[in-house]
Amino acid sequence: MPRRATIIEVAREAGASKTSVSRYFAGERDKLSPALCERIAAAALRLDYRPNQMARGLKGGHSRLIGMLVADIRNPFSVAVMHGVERACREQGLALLVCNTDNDPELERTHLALMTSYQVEGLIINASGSPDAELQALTDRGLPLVLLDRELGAVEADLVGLDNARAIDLALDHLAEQGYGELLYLSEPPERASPRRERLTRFQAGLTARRLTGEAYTMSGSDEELARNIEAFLTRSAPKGSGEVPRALLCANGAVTLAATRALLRLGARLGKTGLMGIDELDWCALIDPGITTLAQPTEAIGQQAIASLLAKPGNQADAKARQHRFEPRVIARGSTRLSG
Amino acid sequence: MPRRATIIEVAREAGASKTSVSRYFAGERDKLSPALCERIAAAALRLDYRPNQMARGLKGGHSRLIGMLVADIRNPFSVAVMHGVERACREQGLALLVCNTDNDPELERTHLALMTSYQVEGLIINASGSPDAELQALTDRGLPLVLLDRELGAVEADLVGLDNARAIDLALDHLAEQGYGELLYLSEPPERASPRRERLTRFQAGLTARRLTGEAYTMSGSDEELARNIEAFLTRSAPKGSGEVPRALLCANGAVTLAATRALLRLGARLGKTGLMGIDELDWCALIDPGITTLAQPTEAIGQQAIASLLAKPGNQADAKARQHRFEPRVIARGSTRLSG
DNA sequence: TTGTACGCGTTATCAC
DNA sequence: GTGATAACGCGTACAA
Repeated sequence: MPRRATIIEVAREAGASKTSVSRYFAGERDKLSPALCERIAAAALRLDYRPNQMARGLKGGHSRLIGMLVADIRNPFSVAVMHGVERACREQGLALLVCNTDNDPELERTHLALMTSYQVEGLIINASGSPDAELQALTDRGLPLVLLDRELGAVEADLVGLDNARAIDLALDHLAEQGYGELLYLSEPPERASPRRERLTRFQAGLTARRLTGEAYTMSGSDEELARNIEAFLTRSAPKGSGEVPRALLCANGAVTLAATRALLRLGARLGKTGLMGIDELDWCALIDPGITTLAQPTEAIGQQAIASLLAKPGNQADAKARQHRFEPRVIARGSTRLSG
Repeated sequence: MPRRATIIEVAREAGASKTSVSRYFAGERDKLSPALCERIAAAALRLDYRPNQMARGLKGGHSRLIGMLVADIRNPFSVAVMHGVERACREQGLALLVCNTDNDPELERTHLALMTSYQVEGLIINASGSPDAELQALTDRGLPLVLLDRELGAVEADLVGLDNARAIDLALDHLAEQGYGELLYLSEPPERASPRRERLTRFQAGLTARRLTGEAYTMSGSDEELARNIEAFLTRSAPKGSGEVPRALLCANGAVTLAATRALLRLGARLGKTGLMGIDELDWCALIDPGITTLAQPTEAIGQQAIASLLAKPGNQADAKARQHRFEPRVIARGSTRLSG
């Protein structure tokens, strides 16, 4: 059973020293004579040598590993961002250690410990719980950290994500333009995830600014309960004697859009007559009959920015101020917000 | 900037030797006196010590790392399997290094090299190209290997995936039962992915066995072209003077189902009257009007089996025969294969 | 430009 | 039971 060749064997095969081989693979070939380079290259090829990253990491702390902690790997948004992160890593010669917490704070702690035990050089966190203390300890130790999508109060770290206020503004403007005057905002429980809070807050502020009426409903129970609440919203009589005003639903993210669509279809609502708009673009949004209007996040850009932020960190200098990188979404207008249909 | 404590510091703090501390964390506590255990535990806690996996991996080759190479991370099926893999890893105290090849054989080679440089203890491969030589070299070196979903001719390794023949049989039986007699099988180019070939072959064999008529179309071009072909299939006159027979589409995987649904809706077809069935269950299949009938793969089980197979490999003994673990799908019948609708 | 010697944090081996 | 010591494969002063 042939073992993998080590740097020593390559050195012997090439008639050179460890040091030279090491330099060769560390990208310092310009400091070697062309002849030596050639010999080393040939030897390495013959022996199929690859530097052992474990040993490399042990020495200088250069593991070339980036850790990414995702709250829900089955969320297409997370995967899309991960795709961007991966591409950026590849361009930098970094490897990506991915852990999924399934929104379990306990698991999150476990995985955090796991990743640090592999001496990751940077950490991208899409938090499920509030591991503030653990994370702060890591940044204090000089580990570059980037928060993805979800903010964490007590941690000084860059944040990369959506411009939630702008997103809600775009949504409200679009809905108002299309003639919807009474809105129902649907969200998952906003307690633990900062974007949910930001979006909800902005929604409520945005209503009054635009003289719209509306309310928010937090999904917690069953599909049935959601459907009941939507039905109540759609069927109750218009307020204050004003004439009948078109009503629309605004969904805080992809999961909510799915649930809301299911509910609307079950209620027999006609999309468009009943407005429907969601944050996060999904495969199937164009398929549901007149098409569902969405706000698409630039997931690839978000992913790449996460790595860029990580790399921009002055390594050990923790003096750099935490920055925010907020990306603007794009409105994809479809039939579900077209009254004339 | 506080560094992470090392085993030496813990040993000193606990008044013990490196060896004992190492044993403590290697799970050999039963070979230590309770008193020593206690002292080590206390010292480790005080210093917030965590074993350095890099150093561990260097010594014994025990990186506790599993590599997973995915052809397309944005395919929900892959993510679902990955979820199962991850869970299994966690239960075994393993970490998962995930790489996405975006179906690029070049990238696949790169990532393969990357993973081995991290001394992964096992590899799960959902192949994009045919890195047979590289993989065989790895198994020869004693690295446990599992092929996921896609077979690779020249490599002796376990395969975990769908029972494709059974899946097609189930689909054909279901369609025939529901009264569809003329079928169009839609697939992506079958050249490089073994499941596509297996499914296609079985489809053609299954037709004659059931006295159904049908044909296969390989998607390669645009949506428009697909729509044209589907339209041609749906509108041409019945063969051999037999009366009009209900027609149905069978989609080889989730991506195809999406494209086919788009095409059908554009053509204004009524689902059910025109049958539609797809392999792979997706979020939105229940949403499209009468519901789209699917074959759901047991993704979680597949993922867990992949790790189980990896761990079952006798490590260095390459004598173990390559086994196949074929899972049976489940029919989720919906309106798209109900003629009466 | 090239080679020598040491250390990174851990585990395995062998004494006690 | 416990402890000293030698690897593991590599990077890097430092010397030549």
